[in-house]
Amino acid sequence: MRIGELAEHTSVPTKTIRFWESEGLLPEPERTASGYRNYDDTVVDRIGFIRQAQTAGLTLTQIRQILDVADDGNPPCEHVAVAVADRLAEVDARIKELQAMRRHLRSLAERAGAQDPADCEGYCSIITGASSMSEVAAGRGGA
Amino acid sequence: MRIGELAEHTSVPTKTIRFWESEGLLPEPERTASGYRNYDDTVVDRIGFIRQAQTAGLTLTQIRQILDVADDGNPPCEHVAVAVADRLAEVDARIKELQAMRRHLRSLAERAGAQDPADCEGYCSIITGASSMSEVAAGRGGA
DNA sequence: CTTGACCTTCCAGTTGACTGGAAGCCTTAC
DNA sequence: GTAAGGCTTCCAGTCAACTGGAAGGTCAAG
Repeated sequence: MRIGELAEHTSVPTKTIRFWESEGLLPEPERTASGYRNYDDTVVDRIGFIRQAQTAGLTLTQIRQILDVADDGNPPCEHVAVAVADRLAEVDARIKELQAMRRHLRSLAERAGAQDPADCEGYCSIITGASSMSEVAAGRGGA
Repeated sequence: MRIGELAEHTSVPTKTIRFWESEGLLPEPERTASGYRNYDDTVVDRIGFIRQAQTAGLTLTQIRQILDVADDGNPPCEHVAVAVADRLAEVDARIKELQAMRRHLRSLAERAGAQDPADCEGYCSIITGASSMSEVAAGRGGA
């Protein structure tokens, strides 16, 4: 199978396939006499695995490590479990950050609704919170 | 005030101050005879505003637009309200994505706990879901 | 023999917000 | 006068995962 055909089967662009090869995620395939990459069918599953692992949010570095373990003949389950747990912790932390930011943005949006531009002081009272805080404070507990 | 002093007052590195200037977020300050930047006190507030807007998750591009409006003598509140609403929508979307990923990761983590490495098939059954699905399916509704 | 699709390599650019470093000038204290 | 530290500009690199494009080789059809 040539790279274009593989790309079509897997819906992964040829550019990306070559990139993954250069990053060590895909083994170097055989070449035809003229230098074209010539893939066997097994690489289709490997690419499917990479895509599924990406969907789970693993980085290419993590995926490469898992594949390296598997390529050494060991079951990579332990590595996978660690990567999944790591990623889960990252995602949880990121969600917390975003939720905090969301609360901040909601209070800014609320303040923006109550703000008369004529009262704007400095660069923008919505963000700096420099203006009529009594009105703003009234809404602080509600959101 | 020279740049080092300003950096200390604002806790923003000199590198970053010059970078913001190059990006149009800070006006070009006066220079001393020898070419040193010489800031007046107003830039301290401006930098504070930039940091607060960053905390709200606005990009430097959005912040620059807001500052441009303010520099033209108009209250930027409307721009700010739009930027805040845009960012809020982005954050909401990102949180949803991450929560979906989180659910996926949780199910992978659960599967990893139940997986005997000896049963591992292909690259990793935890991720591909290729192994003993009866056991996995039993836990699917619980998470 | 030519056209066009496909393949090759290699290098540069994308996004966002910096950050590091080199080479050299300025200021102040001793 | 000299040493330390601060300042200047400019260029390159960081992180992640590609993506675009140039320059050229290969293959099958007509």
